[in-house]
Amino acid sequence: MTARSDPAPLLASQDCGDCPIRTRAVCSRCDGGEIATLEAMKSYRRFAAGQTIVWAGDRMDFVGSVVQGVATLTRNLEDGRTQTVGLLLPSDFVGRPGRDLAPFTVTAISDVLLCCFRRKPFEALMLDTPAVGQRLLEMVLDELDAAREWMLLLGRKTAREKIASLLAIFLRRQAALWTPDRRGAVTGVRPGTSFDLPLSREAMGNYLGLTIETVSRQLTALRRDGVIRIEGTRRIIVLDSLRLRSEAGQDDASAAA
Amino acid sequence: MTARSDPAPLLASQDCGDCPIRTRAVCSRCDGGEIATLEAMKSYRRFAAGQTIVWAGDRMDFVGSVVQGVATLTRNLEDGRTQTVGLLLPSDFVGRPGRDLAPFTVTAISDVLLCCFRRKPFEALMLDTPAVGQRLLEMVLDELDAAREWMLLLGRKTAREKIASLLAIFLRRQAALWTPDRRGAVTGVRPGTSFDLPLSREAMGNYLGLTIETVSRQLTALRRDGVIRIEGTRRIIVLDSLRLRSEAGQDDASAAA
DNA sequence: CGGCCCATTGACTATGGTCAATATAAGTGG
DNA sequence: CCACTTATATTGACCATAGTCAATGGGCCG
Repeated sequence: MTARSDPAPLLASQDCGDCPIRTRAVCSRCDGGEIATLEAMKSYRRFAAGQTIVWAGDRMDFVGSVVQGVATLTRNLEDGRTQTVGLLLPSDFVGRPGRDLAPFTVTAISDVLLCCFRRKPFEALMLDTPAVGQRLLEMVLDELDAAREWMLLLGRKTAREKIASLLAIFLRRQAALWTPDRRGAVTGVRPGTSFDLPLSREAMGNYLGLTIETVSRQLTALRRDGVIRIEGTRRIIVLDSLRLRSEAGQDDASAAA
Repeated sequence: MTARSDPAPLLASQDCGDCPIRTRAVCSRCDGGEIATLEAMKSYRRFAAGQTIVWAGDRMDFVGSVVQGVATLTRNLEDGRTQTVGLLLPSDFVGRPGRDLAPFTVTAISDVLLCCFRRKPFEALMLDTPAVGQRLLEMVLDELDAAREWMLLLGRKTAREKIASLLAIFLRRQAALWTPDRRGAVTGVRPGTSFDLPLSREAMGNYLGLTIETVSRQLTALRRDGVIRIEGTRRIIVLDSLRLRSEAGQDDASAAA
């Protein structure tokens, strides 16, 4: 929670044409003219790892897209228990048109760069730029499905299944970054079989509804059982990805697919 | 799970003007002309309590609104563990434009009446009827917030807090049905202090991530402690609604508000 | 009346939480 | 650069909460 010196992320160019999330963010359906309008409205905001971007219950007068970095959406009980209800990755949308109080706390867990719009003008723009609303609907529907999928994990999976599920998700995300033609280009570990955890043990616990001790013990157990190897505290090498996925407790819809 | 004889719900009129969910459903923003278009496309489908409306993973070629009755959205693990990820109440939207496989199983838990549209024509209509997409976005954003709120319950609340939270929600919903001028019109129990559970113990357990035994025990405990009274198996009389809400484990955003 | 379904209750167990000690990184300042 | 402080992670011992298994009770329908 210690806010470190200064946020690092920088963009080589502030031109929307060069934007790394141009094809997936809320603006991805916009044509040239629409992008020009957005470009005139946008402003970048940077947050250092550990910084809170918005507090649950606070007034929120902007919306925006995560350009770089990772943030968490969390909610707390009065006595301090914390549940992470979502991860915000590059291209994810922050904030809610049509509501001025933030329902969840948003915290940067790595240095984060946001592409922001003041909320009121953005809401006005949505009315005559259907491309934005359409894309946002699509994104929100995906997030809703993901949230509900996560409810299955929180409500019904064991600690070991929760950990395996989380690792499987990071593994899949990592694998997706490897395009086929680059396979085999690294030495030692096969590509798509290792990754760095973007979350601390505490953050993992908050996301999975577990304590840090249980997170630690289950990681150790998966290591002892030969499913993974752990280097330092953040690097995970998956030795048996098939096993990992079966340990995650397949739901039957995915199994059928 | 036994499908009973025949679905009961009937509408006095099939005219959209008389529709009980006209002001809250996905069509609520539509003007006369748009409603006429929808009216030409719609068809009603009825489901008896216990019937499955769609199976997770199945192709889904329609979307629609719940007009009457209650349905659950659920997801299963291979070994049969079940998690309910949402309740569908009148005016809620079923199905997802732009996706043809249903991610969750939808089951009628009372007799249900759906106002349906074939998916493809509905998707086409959304493109030139912004009112529908705008309203749908608003509804989906609300559902996303509700799902995330539920994640806090599933991940971090104790069994007692889970039960108290569920009862508090039903109580609030019930209280909302009482308009101020009708207060005091019933005898015995004060209005807004009692309600019928729309869910069986099993369905409650599936929604809260608990077993039916734990649900039963916690209800008994709340009764013993004088927070509620239970009549038969479905009727709950809340004796101390303040206590009930505090037992639910307030989250700090709500506490602040 | 008998059977079935649903709910309740009890006894026992197991999973994961709590508390505490130790280890390991990772900053901080002399 | 090293001692010191502070965060973060691991491990152990113990305990509490909720799950499992099983028996019993109650309502409803044929």
